[in-house]
Amino acid sequence: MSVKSIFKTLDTLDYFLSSNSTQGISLKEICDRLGFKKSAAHHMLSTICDKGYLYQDLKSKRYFLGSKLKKFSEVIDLKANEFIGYAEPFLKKINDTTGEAVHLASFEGTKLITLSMLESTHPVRVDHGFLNKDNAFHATASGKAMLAFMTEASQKKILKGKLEKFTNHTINNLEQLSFELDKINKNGFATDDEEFQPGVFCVGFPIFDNQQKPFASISCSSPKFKIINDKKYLDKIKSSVKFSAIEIGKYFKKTKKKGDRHAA
Amino acid sequence: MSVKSIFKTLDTLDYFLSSNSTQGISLKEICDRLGFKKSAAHHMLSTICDKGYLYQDLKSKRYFLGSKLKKFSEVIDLKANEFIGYAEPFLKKINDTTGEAVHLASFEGTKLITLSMLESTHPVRVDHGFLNKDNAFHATASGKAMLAFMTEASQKKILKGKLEKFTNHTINNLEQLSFELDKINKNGFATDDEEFQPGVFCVGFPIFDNQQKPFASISCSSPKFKIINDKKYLDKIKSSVKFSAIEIGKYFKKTKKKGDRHAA
DNA sequence: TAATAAGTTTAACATTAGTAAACTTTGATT
DNA sequence: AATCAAAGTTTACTAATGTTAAACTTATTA
Repeated sequence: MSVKSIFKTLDTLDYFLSSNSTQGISLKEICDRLGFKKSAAHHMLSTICDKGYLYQDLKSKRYFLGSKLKKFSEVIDLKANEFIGYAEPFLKKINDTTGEAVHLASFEGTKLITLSMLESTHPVRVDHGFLNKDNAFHATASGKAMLAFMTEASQKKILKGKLEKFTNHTINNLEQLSFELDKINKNGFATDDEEFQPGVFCVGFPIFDNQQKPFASISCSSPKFKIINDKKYLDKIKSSVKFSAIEIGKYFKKTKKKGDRHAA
Repeated sequence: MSVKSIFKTLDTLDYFLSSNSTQGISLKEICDRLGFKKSAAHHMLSTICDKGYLYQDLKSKRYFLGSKLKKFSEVIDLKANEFIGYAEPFLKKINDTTGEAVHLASFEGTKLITLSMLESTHPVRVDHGFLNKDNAFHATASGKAMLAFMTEASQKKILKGKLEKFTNHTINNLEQLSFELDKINKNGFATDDEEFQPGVFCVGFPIFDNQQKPFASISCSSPKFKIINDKKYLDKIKSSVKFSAIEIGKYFKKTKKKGDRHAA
């Protein structure tokens, strides 16, 4: 079950996150953009303000993000930051070698998250880092690379519910996906052949923590036509990503720490 | 009107903020600490997880803060940070001179917020920075110092609702408070004579933006007995805080920017 | 292997969040 | 200054929704 009023509340906070206005947001705009009735929205907003997550300017009556939200960043997961810092030079290496977009991904519960990314340096660029991949575990190289090495129980939880069809290449069928994951598990890496975005081909390698559980993954995205036109290009990308994945994995050997938040 | 389910949701996030567990929080603990029924809490938590504000570890089933919350800090009010940075040396100066706790406060809507603070360096310390002053506008030197220079309309909004009685010195009577604010407005500074915490005396000066609106305030807190025993101590504190308040106010003259978020 | 505790799901019910309508405030225009 | 329109606020009602208890599943411990 999903609690509607909570959903709307967090949608509203999301809207503040995506808006980059420094002048606040009016009640009217919130209603117009999110489809709320003004009185209901007003009830909601005043409750959010009571709790300090937003506030309303006394004069203009516009709403702003409350400084309380800033406090969360101080509390969240310094460990992941350290890991990202460790990984960054190796992402850069792939980016230098291939010029293509590179993504460092991980997951929180059943959601795929992006920890870090580098844009393509080529004039013809693909992949947009701002795209939400939360529910694209099954449709991305990053996602599948981790998924393939998880316990069956974890896989089941992540794949529960309908598998969204992002393109007509997206595997949205459990049986077929299971077959694909077996292959990835055997080969040690995943590909995404226009399964998330048309015209985009990705290669993803898993990164294991010191318990051999998939903690993260790196992927490299390139325009499909390049892969088709130049047979060796894929191999170049593959070996570059593989190298960095192995190097980043050494983070866990060095620190002797396990991936903490995860127990998949 | 206050929307109960939203309130509970944000209370739950608050609980994650205050807990410093790195091992996540169980459903049971959330229910025990916040007084929820487990099924209701489960419904709530799964909705919050859907939106990515929390996540549930697949194996342990414990809940963690989601990295989405980290993104808010990137978006919120860089201007205030700049102001805080500018103010800090002048807070330090008060702290060096008096050894007492120093607070830089501001407000968001009707709520008093702490922007920055320095602990007392004396062996006998008062004032605890972690105390929530959100609704203590009327009971603190910081709050009253700003309040006294606001428009009547702003004052009314902030003081609407019951004035919480924190100690038996707290002014929780509108008429009396109005009288007090007039005095502060005339004198240019506020005091808090055990009105928020027993045994604690504070002196607060307002800081004005380039439109002569109160944007922030600084206060210095000392044990009441020191003020009583040494008649000159209060003067020393007062002149130190006054000096810094004036200096910090020059921030707005230098940057030519107004206090943005505020229009009180 | 049984027993206990924690977490999850369900469907019915009572509460509460959403609604519309009245009201207030703001600020634009004459 | 006075009128008007638009945005924000409050109210009280009621239909929708969040909460409940109970059944169920999963995990942990003895």
